[in-house]
Amino acid sequence: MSLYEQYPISIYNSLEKEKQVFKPIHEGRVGMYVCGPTVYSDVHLGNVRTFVSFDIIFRYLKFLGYKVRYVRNITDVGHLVGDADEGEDKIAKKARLEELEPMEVVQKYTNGFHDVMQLFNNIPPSIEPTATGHIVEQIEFVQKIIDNGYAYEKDGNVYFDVRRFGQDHEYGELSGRNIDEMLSNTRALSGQDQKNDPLDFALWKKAEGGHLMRWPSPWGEGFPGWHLECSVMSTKYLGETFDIHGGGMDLKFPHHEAEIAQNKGCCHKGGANYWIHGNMLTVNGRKMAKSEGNGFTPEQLLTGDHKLLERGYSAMTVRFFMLMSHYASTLDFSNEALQAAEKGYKRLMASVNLLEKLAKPGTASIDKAKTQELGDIVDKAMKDLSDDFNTAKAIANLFELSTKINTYYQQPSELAVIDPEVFEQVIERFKGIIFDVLGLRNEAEAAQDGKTLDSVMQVLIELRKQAKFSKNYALSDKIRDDLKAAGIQLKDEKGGEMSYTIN
RNA sequence: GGCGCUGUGGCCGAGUGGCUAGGCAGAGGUCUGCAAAACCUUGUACAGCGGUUCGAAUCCGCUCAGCGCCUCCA
Repeated sequence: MSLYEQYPISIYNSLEKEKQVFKPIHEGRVGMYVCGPTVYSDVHLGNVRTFVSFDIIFRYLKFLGYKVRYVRNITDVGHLVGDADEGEDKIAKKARLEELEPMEVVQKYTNGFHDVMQLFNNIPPSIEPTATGHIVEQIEFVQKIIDNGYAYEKDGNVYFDVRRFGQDHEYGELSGRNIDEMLSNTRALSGQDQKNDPLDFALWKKAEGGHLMRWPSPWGEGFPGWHLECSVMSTKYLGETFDIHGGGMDLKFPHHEAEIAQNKGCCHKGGANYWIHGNMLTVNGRKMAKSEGNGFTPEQLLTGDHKLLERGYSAMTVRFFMLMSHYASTLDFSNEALQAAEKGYKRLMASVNLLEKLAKPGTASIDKAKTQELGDIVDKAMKDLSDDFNTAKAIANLFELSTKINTYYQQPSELAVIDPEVFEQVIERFKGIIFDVLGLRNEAEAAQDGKTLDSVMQVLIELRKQAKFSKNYALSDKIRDDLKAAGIQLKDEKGGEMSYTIN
């Protein structure tokens, strides 16, 4: 029996607005599309949260044994800064400001995005397609929508005909909107607007004189509309119908709604079966956003060089902080919360490091109840993860396990009564969840890599032992205190042994 | 105005109609030469008001407060 059968996943499907048992289209395989970033500026922590959320989903699906194709796009055609029919392309604007070619801007921030993803230990997607790399496909897609009668061309622009579409399909099912209500709420734009209807959105835009990013099309030189690439690339790489589509909550409308309409307008199918929306990272209850000026870059996060940051935090601390809440809840950023997460993360890692120092289990007669209890904890953590990827709940169980491990270390008699086989499985799963699913890295261990440092530490430990033995506490304390000042914590253990951790 | 979400103990943050979330901080204890760490114990929590129910923080209604989307946004 595969793990995914043992721990069936349920997902809160934004489209149906209910939690549903996840059933992939093809047994054992999952296709997932996630809306990626527009690469015209540095990503901030809020952006990172969404990608961490989907990284967990990707990792967990794989952990359960699914073969996953994870597609996450790079939006490298700038959406317009101004309203629907005017304004400069964001990337072009940035290019002008930084005196770069648009594609230099794209490359720069794509690289930056990748660095950040790596910093937070996100696994790269299986395919990372760009909008500019799929102009031909996008043109074909638009043509199909026109052929189906759901779009019209006007002076080099092509618009999606929402009203016409609404006659045959439901429009607004994802975001809970309906066409008539929306219309009554839409402020009529001035006569410059070429759309037949304010609700219509652009599939293809005519490139005006100075527009830098432009491609030839049946409707003249132009560039693709804002929502098109996701429909096109998800269809190309995952098919007309696929399993999961994800993105940030703020993309629900109009982006995802338009995407569904485009998919149906082209292929008569709505794309994904399950829609997953990650919630926002907030600061003092407000969405972290560039326009709010309350975002910061990863470098600032690490160094603490930002007015919101009391000090720096490691990437894994931040990742752990994010995982301590559910992806669909808003998460409020604060220094206090981050510091709490940091301690929690270190606590968890400390118990992981303790594993190799543990005595052998099963050296006394086996206590079935205690063995069972241990096994149940890790089993619960798996069920938590299968319950809409509830990392917060799973981590609570990991802490339970952490306490157990610490106890086993201090009281080997507790470990002696545990069935070795079960113990082995529990530990393997415990580590699997921490490193493979949650994608945490053992930062202290990495810092400890140097063998030289370890030998030096052994010398110091030996000195301190001798000082203690001769009751020269002034010296033994000095060794400990000076090391602490240098960022290394010495710990006296039972039986006179000592260990150290690097902070 | 429309659509949707949230309000949990000092802080962060899960949550199911009846059974301990968890982390951080605090208090007491064990251990220790002293620490640190760890372990054990400890907290009148569920915005307010009604209603449904044998029983609700969990379901329904109203009120209050806050947030998101409706323009690009993870």
